[in-house]
Amino acid sequence: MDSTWVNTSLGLNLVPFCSADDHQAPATQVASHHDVLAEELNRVSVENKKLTEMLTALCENYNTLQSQVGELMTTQQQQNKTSDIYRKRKADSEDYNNVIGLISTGTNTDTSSISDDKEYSCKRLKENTNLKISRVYVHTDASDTGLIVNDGYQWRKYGQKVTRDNPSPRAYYKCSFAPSCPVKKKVQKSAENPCLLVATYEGEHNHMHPESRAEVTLIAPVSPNQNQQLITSPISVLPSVAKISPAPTFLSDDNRISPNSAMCPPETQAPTFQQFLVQQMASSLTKDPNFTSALAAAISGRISGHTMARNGEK
DNA sequence: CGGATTTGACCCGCGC
DNA sequence: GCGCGGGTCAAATCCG
Repeated sequence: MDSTWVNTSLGLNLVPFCSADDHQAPATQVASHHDVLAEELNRVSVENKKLTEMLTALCENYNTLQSQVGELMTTQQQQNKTSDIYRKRKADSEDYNNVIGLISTGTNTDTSSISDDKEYSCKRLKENTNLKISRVYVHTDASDTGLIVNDGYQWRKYGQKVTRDNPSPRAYYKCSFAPSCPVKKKVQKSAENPCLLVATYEGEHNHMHPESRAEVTLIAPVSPNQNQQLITSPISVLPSVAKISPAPTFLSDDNRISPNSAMCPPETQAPTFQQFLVQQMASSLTKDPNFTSALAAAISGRISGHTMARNGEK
């Protein structure tokens, strides 16, 4: 590979302004040098146009997702208005909203995907603010009644309850290393999407992962004083998962596919899946207000850097 | 036979 | 104080 070419992940080939010939160009070739500069300027303009188009596409994807989030939120609010069940536990709902604010991402306020966890006990958070809560969404077959999320750890089921706002029962698991390991797990199908299994983890494992094969990045609060924190929880995507759900997809709380979902079995790496993954990543990038400015700064810095270098040569 | 799962009973906190 | 609902316990049952 030619070291003078910079092949970016965006498919851009940024050709340095200074070619090897430039360094040896005599001062008498000012006219041809001017042509080269014009050519470089032209190419930079094309690159700039290309970048602008890419950014536009990214923003469009972002806006599409944002509108979908808005629709889901509107639906959720209507459901809450027509149901007075939640009013019975006003305090719980307020606490719940606080927790959702902690768990969900700063820009995504979608709570529809986790509304089935409204009864989530926030008292525990008050009692133990160091308790780490993380949540994993796993695609499963809607007809599959099993509440099994194979994350590589060994769990012992100690209870199952039917909750009031979800026809699907909730299963309670303790880590098989208990009582030395305090981690608990709750698994329940999403009320809105029966194809989605919601696994809520409480606490941290204090032992080695039995099968440390892969890691899934989760978004979870560490304490109520922190908005959110990226933590990595070892999630082993085992063949048994593929048996349970043909196309398991680990999602973070805002339903975005986790960065490490590339660890999923090969059958999930279909072109449509990859396309969706790219769209999600693009959406995540555009959510960062510093992204576009950083990108522009990087480009302008590169241009100015080369310009200064060239000026320095003269 | 031992470990895992099931399931009804019980506990506890909260709202009325 | 009572009822509701989530969470947990523990005896019964299942299964390899």
